[in-house]
Amino acid sequence: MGKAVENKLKKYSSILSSSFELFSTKGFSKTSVEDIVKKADVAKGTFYLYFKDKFDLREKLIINSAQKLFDVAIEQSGYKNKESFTDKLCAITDVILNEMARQPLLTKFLRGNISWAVFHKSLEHGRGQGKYDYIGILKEEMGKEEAKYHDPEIMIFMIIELISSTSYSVIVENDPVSPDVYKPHLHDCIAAIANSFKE
Amino acid sequence: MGKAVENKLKKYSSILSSSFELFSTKGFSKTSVEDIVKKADVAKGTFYLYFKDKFDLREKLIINSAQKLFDVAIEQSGYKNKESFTDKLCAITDVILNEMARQPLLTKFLRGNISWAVFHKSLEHGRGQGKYDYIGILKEEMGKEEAKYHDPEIMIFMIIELISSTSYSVIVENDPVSPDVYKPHLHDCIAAIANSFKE
Amino acid sequence: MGKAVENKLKKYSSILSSSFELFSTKGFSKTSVEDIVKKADVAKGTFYLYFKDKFDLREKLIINSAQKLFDVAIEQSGYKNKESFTDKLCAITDVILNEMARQPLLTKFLRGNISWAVFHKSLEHGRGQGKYDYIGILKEEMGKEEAKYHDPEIMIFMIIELISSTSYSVIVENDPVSPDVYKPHLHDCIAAIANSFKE
Amino acid sequence: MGKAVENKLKKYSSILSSSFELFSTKGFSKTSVEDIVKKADVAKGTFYLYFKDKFDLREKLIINSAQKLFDVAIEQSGYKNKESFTDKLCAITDVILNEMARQPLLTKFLRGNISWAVFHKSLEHGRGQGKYDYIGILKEEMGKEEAKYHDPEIMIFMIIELISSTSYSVIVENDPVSPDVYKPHLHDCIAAIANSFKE
DNA sequence: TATGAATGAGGGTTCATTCAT
DNA sequence: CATGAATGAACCCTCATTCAT
Repeated sequence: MGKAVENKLKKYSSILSSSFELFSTKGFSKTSVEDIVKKADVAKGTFYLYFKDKFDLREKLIINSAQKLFDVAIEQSGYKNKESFTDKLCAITDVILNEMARQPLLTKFLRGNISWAVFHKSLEHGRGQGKYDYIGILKEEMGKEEAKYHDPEIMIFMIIELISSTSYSVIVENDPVSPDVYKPHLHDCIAAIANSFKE
Repeated sequence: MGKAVENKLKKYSSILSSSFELFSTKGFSKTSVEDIVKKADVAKGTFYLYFKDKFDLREKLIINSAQKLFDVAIEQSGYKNKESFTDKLCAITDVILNEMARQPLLTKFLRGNISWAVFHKSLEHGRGQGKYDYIGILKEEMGKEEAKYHDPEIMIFMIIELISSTSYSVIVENDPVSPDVYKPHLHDCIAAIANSFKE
Repeated sequence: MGKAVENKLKKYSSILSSSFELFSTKGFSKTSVEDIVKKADVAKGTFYLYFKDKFDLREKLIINSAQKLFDVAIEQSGYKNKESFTDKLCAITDVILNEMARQPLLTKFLRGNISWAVFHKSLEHGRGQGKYDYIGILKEEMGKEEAKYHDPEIMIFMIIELISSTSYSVIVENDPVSPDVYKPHLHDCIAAIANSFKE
Repeated sequence: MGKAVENKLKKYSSILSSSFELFSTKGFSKTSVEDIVKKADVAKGTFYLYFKDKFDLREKLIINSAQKLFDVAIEQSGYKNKESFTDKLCAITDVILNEMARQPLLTKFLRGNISWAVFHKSLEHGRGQGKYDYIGILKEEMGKEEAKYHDPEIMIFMIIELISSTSYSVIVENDPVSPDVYKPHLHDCIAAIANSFKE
């Protein structure tokens, strides 16, 4: 890789990581481009070389973050070795919750900036840099079960919403309980929800 | 009531309803005080006669909205006539979901501006104008059941979060399904969750 | 005096004393009419019943304060019993300096709001409530001396300016020395200035 | 010098000179940033590129003005060729008074915005751009005299206050006399004050 | 006479974005 | 590619003043 290209990438990443931190801590609208470029140590004009505007940056950041989170979940959960679909789901959830607890900023950022719509989009295959077809994988695993599930789409929607909305409060605010106390409850509920979708 | 007092109340309400609509449609930070007073047809200074600043207004709006929503739910659900706690819960949920579907702006507003922390606060008894002790009522009803529930606090937290986060997507974006399609799923899930908390 | 008239006077005085304190501590332009009426415990409209505007109030306050200060100086200095004009001048100066030291707020107020022009005006006889013809008295005392003074007007101007400008720094800021250390120097200088005007 | 740097300096100076004129004529608090940038023909944002706020601008202006005034006095008075300290003092005073008479706005600005504290600070050596150690020079000249002075600090304080406070009235308001008539009186008084500090 | 709710122009300040270098 | 000075619209908020009661 040429030195110029390398340098270019460095600036791009610098803006990405700086803005991520700032959006997470101060919130999107309270973070100014000034703040971002100062932290990233690039000139103001450089910002607009890589991003159309602040909103463009945010969207790229969301997709980036969500995909990285799911990549880790897919790779580290060892879901393939689990018997039932419910167990697989719980294994994946576990990694996600752990990752979020490990990166409270990520949690804050996702909750504060995401809607199901964008989230959903970022999980779709073929969009940008996602390594896996996350939803496809889940559906495939469901199919392997003896018992069939109806409306898998809705089920995934509900589970993801439950995870993401409660995680925020639990991880960032420790309210109403701590993540460790919360985790088994989440497990149980996910299993309960999954079961309620069995035919 | 004196004419002055009456007029005063009218202005206050006008700001409240105008800002509610704007926050719901444009979002909090994209709504300027200028926008609000123009819509409310009052002078800019009048705004600051009734509210310390935009944040103060938002908080008052949240508490107000959440309480009105729950008041309706308590009053119209007829939960007292239901047998089981799960049924009561579903009855209440039904009204809430209906109300939210009837008032998409309310849904948008609550989702975009609320966190569990504020929400929780606004449900507490004794704070401001809330007619009922919502959480107290739920706990009381739980107590009447033969089967006992552990960690009712966490259970309520999870159910409320599930309702509020999924409702937003379903009502406002019709994604992944319409509210009518979604409702029975939500029922089932709430029952499932409640059951998983039975001792 | 009727009760109504009495009450009226009370409100007027209340505004006067409240604004004096506020102007002295916060400065004229940083004091709002709101501040004044709140401190004076009258309604906002009442303010405009007695004063044309904030500037009108200030002028009335200046004249009032300066005259009271000079009244005390005339009455308590015992200047009539002193031999020479210089001694009389010092006696009067003494009282003024003491008064200013006793009322730092007065000092602050006068310095921050006065110019020689207004000051001069407020010392002229016949304007409002001044008991004495201050400048007339000084000229008369000068005339009693054997040695004659030229340009008494200029002399008085210089002495008053010296007193008022240095007093502020010394009393309010204790800079460059304290009032007690400063007083003898002022005495000497006033005597020196007076002598330099002797024919 | 690059074109950019040159332009930058031009904007900065433009703000400085425009605000100086406005502060002098309308007073500090009645001058808005809007007024300043309009007169300086720069955008409002540009103002905040160079100054933290209006107060920052004022302080820079005061220090700048006072120092320029004293620089001229030091350089044009030819004080080194005078015999006695009193003569040197009068020579310097002369230049200052002439300068002030030549620049009534400067006089107005200094009187309306300065206190001994700030003034003193701006005369201290080492602060910013002052060419000379003004107070040091005066003290040094005092030391060359045969007759010694006590409390030189207080003496300088009194003389400067006398000059600045009376000059304002004389130059700006022509009250009680014109500058030309006033000058010899000021000379005499300064000499008299200086003498009264001789041991 | 006394009130205080209502006004709206104007205050200081921020900031996303542009463009000449 | 990279820069950062310059922009000016838009922001939130204050306040002297009015006027219906």
